[in-house]
Amino acid sequence: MTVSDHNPTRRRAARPRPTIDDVAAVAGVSRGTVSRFLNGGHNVSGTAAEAVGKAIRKTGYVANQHARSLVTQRARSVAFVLSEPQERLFEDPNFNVLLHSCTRALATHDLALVLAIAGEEEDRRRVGRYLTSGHVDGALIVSSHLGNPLLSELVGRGIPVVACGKPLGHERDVAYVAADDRDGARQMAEYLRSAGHRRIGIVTGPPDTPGGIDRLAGFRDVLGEIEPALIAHGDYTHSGGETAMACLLDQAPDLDAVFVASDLMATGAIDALRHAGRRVPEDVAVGGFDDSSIALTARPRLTTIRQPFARISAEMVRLLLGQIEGETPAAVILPTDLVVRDSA
Amino acid sequence: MTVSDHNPTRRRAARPRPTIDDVAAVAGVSRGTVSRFLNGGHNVSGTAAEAVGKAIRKTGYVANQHARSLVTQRARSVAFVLSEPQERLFEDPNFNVLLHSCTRALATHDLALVLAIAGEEEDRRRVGRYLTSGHVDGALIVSSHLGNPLLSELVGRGIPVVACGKPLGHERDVAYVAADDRDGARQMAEYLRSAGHRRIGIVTGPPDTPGGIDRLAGFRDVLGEIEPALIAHGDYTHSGGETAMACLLDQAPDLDAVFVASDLMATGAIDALRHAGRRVPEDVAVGGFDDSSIALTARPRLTTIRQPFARISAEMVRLLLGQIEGETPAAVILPTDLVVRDSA
DNA sequence: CTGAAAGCGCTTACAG
DNA sequence: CTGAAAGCGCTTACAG
Repeated sequence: MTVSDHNPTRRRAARPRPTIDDVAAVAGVSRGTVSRFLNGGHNVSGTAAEAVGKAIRKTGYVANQHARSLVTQRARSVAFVLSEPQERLFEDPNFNVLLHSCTRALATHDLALVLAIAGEEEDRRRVGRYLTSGHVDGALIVSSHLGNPLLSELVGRGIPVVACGKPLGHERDVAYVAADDRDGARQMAEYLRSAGHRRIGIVTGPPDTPGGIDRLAGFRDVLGEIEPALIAHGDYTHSGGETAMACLLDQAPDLDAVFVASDLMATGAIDALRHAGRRVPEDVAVGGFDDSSIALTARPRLTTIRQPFARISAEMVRLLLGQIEGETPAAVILPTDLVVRDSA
Repeated sequence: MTVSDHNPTRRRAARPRPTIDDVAAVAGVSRGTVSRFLNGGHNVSGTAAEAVGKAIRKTGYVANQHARSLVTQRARSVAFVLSEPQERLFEDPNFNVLLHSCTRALATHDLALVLAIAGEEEDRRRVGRYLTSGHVDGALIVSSHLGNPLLSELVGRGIPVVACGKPLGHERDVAYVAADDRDGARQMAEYLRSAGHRRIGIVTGPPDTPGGIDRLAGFRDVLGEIEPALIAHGDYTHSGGETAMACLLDQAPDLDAVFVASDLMATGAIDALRHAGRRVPEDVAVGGFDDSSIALTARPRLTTIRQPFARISAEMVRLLLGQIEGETPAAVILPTDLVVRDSA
């Protein structure tokens, strides 16, 4: 550990960072010229540019983003807001991919991502304050449950926002990008039926989320009205899937396939089936949804519906940048793919 | 969708945010007084405070963070830097917990977390530039591999940094907090031995990471010199664990237990064992490391060593804040716990 | 306790 | 192409 001579618990103060004036002095030009050089180099002569470039290297100059933001009124950063119940955040691998691919997509535009977690009431207020204080130019938000007050606040404040998944209750005033949940569910239902299954159950997502609603709707599109014994509701967690499957097994012991509305729940469902002595897929075929990382590590590997997360992220970022530039909100729906592996 | 009268793809410009001067005008005081009110309310009379509070509510004022940072030289935000190979980022549930608990720990201090991913060379340069431009007051970094140039750059620039896990090659100049890897491995080795196992193999982490080195060392502390056939190296991924286990089975078909240096690899090892027709734990006991979320969803549920992630995060944040205030770097080592479940 | 003023480090019309 | 100047929205000594 480096130890200062004067005070063993203090490190020597970092030498002050060079400013644009230092660079200007070294280069022998005005700070206006340095600034122009930094911002695209328009109206800067070759000689000046060269001198400035050299001076920047020599001084180790890096622009102070706060000073820049103060005048440009642009933060060059964007928030990624996770507004979901605690359990889901820690468990669901979907958030991982989404977060990572959003970070990458933003880096492409040289934008930083600040992560905000607003699971509970109190967080929401703090995050709301943060988002409205000019820290960021806009927000990407994942909040699947109906009636999130944070969303209303952001919209009210005029903060550019784009949601991941249909923002129930705000479909018309906030931009969003979503996979085609309904059609994805149709693909799975058709696949299961065409594989010869006749008693097909479903574990849905929560009925106040788009995935909970639309995936059930798509399932019905193909299979018609479902008898209640073949429907159980889950909460997108592993143990939720386990419980729902146990319930289904209880109500309809003769089912030969089940469509589970998320991969994580599907792994829970498989555990419940195994616990009940049913083999997957021999006795009961299991279809998931998401194609998250868990689909590959689960045993048997999951047959599932792929959500194009990388593309979703890219579209979210595109939409957000558009709104920051003044465009009105829009919705983008992306197609899904059936991925056949071992569980069905 | 809201549509402007004049240009269908543009939304009306948001009305400008109120500034501190607007508040001062409404409250009938100077902006100095408003500022003092905002910063703790020292030297502000009761009457003034009341008028200002009312004015803030009336105008909906929120301080502009950039202006504030420009003068205070404090960003009030911290970077969380993930500098790991791509595969690990998407798969390993440890990062999840760590990221979430760091976000929470920072929120406690009203600090924002900006997520930076620097997997490859190019990212590192971008992230390096970002971190040194005053955007953040410091960085929490997870980068387990030896010789990460980003770490050297940050240290060189005098940016406060604290690493998660021992920063190989920088143990003496960067602060870090780590679980006691070596002792954790000892706990597991002792447990396996006391359970009666006699041929105990190990799947290590990469030999250029602290977990790769210290967990093997702890294993040896208990079991003495290990014959080479009982050692295989993994890369902390699921498939890495699978491959390493297959290799172990090949070299030492008679082993009756294995310590796998991460839970994710342990799930891969279990798959390899199952594939080879061995039952877990009856034929081969499997011990993991981390107690990540996957330990509970894996079948059988993993017997593992718990890393105290919440505490690790809290300590990281504490150390970082200390450094921002001028303290010299320090190292914190936290104890681990054996968690016995079904796999061993 | 309060206000007037300087200054944080930039960008961007405006003259030239 | 270039420099001098104003201004972004705050905080913080400094007088009073």
